[in-house]
Amino acid sequence: MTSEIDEENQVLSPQGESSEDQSEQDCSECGAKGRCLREGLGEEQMQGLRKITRTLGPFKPGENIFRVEDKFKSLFVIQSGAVKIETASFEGTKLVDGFFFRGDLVGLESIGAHQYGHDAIALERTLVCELPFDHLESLCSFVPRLQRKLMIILGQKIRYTNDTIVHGRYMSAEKRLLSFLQMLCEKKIIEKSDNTGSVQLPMSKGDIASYLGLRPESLSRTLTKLQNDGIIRNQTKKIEFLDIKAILQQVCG
Amino acid sequence: MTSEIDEENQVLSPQGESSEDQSEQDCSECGAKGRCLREGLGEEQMQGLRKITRTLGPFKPGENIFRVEDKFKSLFVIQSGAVKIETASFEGTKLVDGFFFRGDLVGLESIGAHQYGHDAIALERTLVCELPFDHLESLCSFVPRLQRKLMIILGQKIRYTNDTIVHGRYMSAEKRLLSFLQMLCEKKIIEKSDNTGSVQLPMSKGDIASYLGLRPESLSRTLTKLQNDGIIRNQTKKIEFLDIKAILQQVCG
DNA sequence: CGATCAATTGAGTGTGTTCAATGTCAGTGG
DNA sequence: CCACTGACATTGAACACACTCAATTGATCG
Repeated sequence: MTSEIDEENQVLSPQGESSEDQSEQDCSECGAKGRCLREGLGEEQMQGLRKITRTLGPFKPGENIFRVEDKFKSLFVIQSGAVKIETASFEGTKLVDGFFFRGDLVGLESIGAHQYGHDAIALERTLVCELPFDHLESLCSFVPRLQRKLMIILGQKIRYTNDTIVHGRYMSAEKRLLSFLQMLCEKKIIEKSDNTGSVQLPMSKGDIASYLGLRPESLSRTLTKLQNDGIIRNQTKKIEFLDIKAILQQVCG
Repeated sequence: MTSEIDEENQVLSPQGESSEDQSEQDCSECGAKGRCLREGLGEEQMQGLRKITRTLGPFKPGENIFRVEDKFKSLFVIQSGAVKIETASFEGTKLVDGFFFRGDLVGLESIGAHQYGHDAIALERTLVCELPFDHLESLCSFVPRLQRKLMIILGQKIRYTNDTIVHGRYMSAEKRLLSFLQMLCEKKIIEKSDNTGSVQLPMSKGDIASYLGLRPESLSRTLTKLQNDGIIRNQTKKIEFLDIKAILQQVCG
């Protein structure tokens, strides 16, 4: 409830830049439309939500939206761009714990903690919508559908982690990579007509490897294998899908 | 499975058995006291919570509290005993996705889904307290502290998984086991005076292995290694801790 | 007591790791 | 414009840790 996010150490809206609507949120142009928390709320209910939110950014690649040990205050909806969260592992190296794209909520991982447990770092030019958690929580009490929506999102996050990471421990490097590509297809695919398409990768291969629980070298080898099999074409900042079906069908292979 | 959870498909209180208080819940004797959702609620607020809950069980070892694809209706607080949840992996084998002890909430994983995604199976004689989720949700709207508590618990679950399972992928079998033993210490330790103690294991070694992402053989070898190092004494249904400090300190080793 | 399942032990294999070298690319400055 | 730099990506060779398969021992229960 304290200050605007200002003056402290993080989450500063890069001054001159911060986008169009500063005072009250106009959701009509938001890139997260159709995937945001507010979906399904009536017009009157949205009023409340709009009042507590505001747009931050744009963040440049590498900039932090928040840092480990910053005081936990807000969730962030990604309006455009992409974000990763990472932590120091027990060995000291950085581990990537998640990627977030347009419409995703960043910060759920820290609900109930006093501080954020991750660094949240923009991977490309990124706009986010800040939702102060205290306000959001109060609002939830008055808007049961919002409360419900938030709980559903939390449940989905738990399940998603379980299905990918937890069960991923029993999958080969190739399967892990395939299910990652599958996720990318669903989130970012450009054109999937005729079994083909491509994705611009906002994150480094090293980040992907870390997220999948592999070494960069292992990921690289696996990528070249898929390329030799004619399933993808592997480039530095881009992956072309030559056989989308093969990727989507991998689940039970 | 012809359990006495019978007829419908799940979540029915085994007739003759269900313990003392059927009509309205008396929390004063509950084994989960001090760790339950209701902690921190005032007396008037607890009224509401008591009205919607009831005790189920006792479940015998191997009995289901609910099954995969049962309709999602309720969360369950464990009053006494222990529970595992498991799913079929993509290969068909069963994977253990979690263990739950006195005071833990089972079912969070399915919030927002229509059906449970796991089998929940009692590991020993177990009593649970059923919280119909619809009622709980409504109640949350009127009792902000309850809403908050539930969100906190969801956040904690996300963090716990991240800290153990996700980061565990980068740990050796020995470290995974040690951090599991650490968890057991915190949840179930009998006597930790003078750097010693022991835990009765409610689950099989195979279940532990599955939960840790290892093969039973690998776990067994790791257990014998720790025994040779003088850190534990490994028995079939029991582990003695000969050097608790070594276990608690492993985090950064 | 024998039957059944869980747990342990051994020997050999394999997938991903480690370490080291090479290659690619964007940015900088002469 | 080209050489230099530094981060990222790829490739190769040797290794290690956990896996696989198989046999043995140990517990539990009818």
